[in-house]
Amino acid sequence: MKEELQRFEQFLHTKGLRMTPQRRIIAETLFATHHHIDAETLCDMVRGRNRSVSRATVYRTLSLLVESKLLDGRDYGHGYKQYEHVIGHEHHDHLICSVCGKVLEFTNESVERLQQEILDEHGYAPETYSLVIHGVCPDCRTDAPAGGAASSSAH
Amino acid sequence: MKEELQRFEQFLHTKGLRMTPQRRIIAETLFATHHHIDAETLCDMVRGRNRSVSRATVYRTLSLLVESKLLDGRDYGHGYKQYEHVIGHEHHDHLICSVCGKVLEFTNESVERLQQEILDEHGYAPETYSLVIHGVCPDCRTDAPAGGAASSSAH
DNA sequence: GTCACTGCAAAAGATTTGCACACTT
DNA sequence: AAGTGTGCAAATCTTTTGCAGTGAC
Repeated sequence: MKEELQRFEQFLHTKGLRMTPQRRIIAETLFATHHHIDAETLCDMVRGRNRSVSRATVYRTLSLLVESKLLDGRDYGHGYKQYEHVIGHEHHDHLICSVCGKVLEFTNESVERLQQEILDEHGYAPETYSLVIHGVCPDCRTDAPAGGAASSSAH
Repeated sequence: MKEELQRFEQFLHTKGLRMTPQRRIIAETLFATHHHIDAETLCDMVRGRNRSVSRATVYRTLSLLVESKLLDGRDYGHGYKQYEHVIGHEHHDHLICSVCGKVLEFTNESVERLQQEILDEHGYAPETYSLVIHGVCPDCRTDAPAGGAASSSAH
């Protein structure tokens, strides 16, 4: 997270912007959280540390972090964006339950390769690519109660 | 589209709801459109045919259609949902340009297989699954100006 | 002094909801 | 009559923006 902060500071510097206390608190809070987090929750956490940080600044800083490519924000279908930082996290993909909305991260080498192939095939640069699969998780399934591979890591 | 309308009517019937003129117009318009479409655009199209259909009804009907699984709505990062109908469309995936936001549909057999594997592996039912890849499209790339596979269907 | 940064409150944009009236059965 | 459906306008929710004051260089 030290690295992320430094990169952020560098990014700001490059753009002639400053690392302010507010921006630092927001970035620190974000980089210390290893889950998906939404702006509102982040806001609460940040304001728990320093009451004088406004919602507007949180949103503004989130934009900067996304722009700096240190953060990735996406709406997984809940009606608001969820953010996660990129560095220090192995690239992973998302499996989202259509019923309960739960977001499961997973890694799969074949997918990595395939994504690259597809991007190449269409002439796309792989910048910030990601993969999202929607399905119904074992807990929410009412049909065949999962084949057997499910029981192991099924939360 | 006849089939879709019938299924929708059946769905409504099952839930003790009615197929009203408004719902029919909305569904017809939707099923006749083979692109992604957002609520606002749909609204305009529908109101072009029948001025007395309100925005509220469009949204309410969209919810019903999604609930009936005839329609799929997702936010591809533009801040509003885009809808597409499911039946009669070969399953395809989405490649979204991080810069211009353009949504490109593509089909890839390996992906189909892999998605299934991943779903199985985690015990997820494949209901309404889909795959979304983010990258920078040939038109927006400023680095290597695309290998060559891009020029054909670009734009 | 100049220019970036902030909080506040208002605004914006997409979607939902309360309500009274209309239509179906 | 009972219950669903609708339009309208107001409300909601997330995110953005205008503005006036604050602070760094």
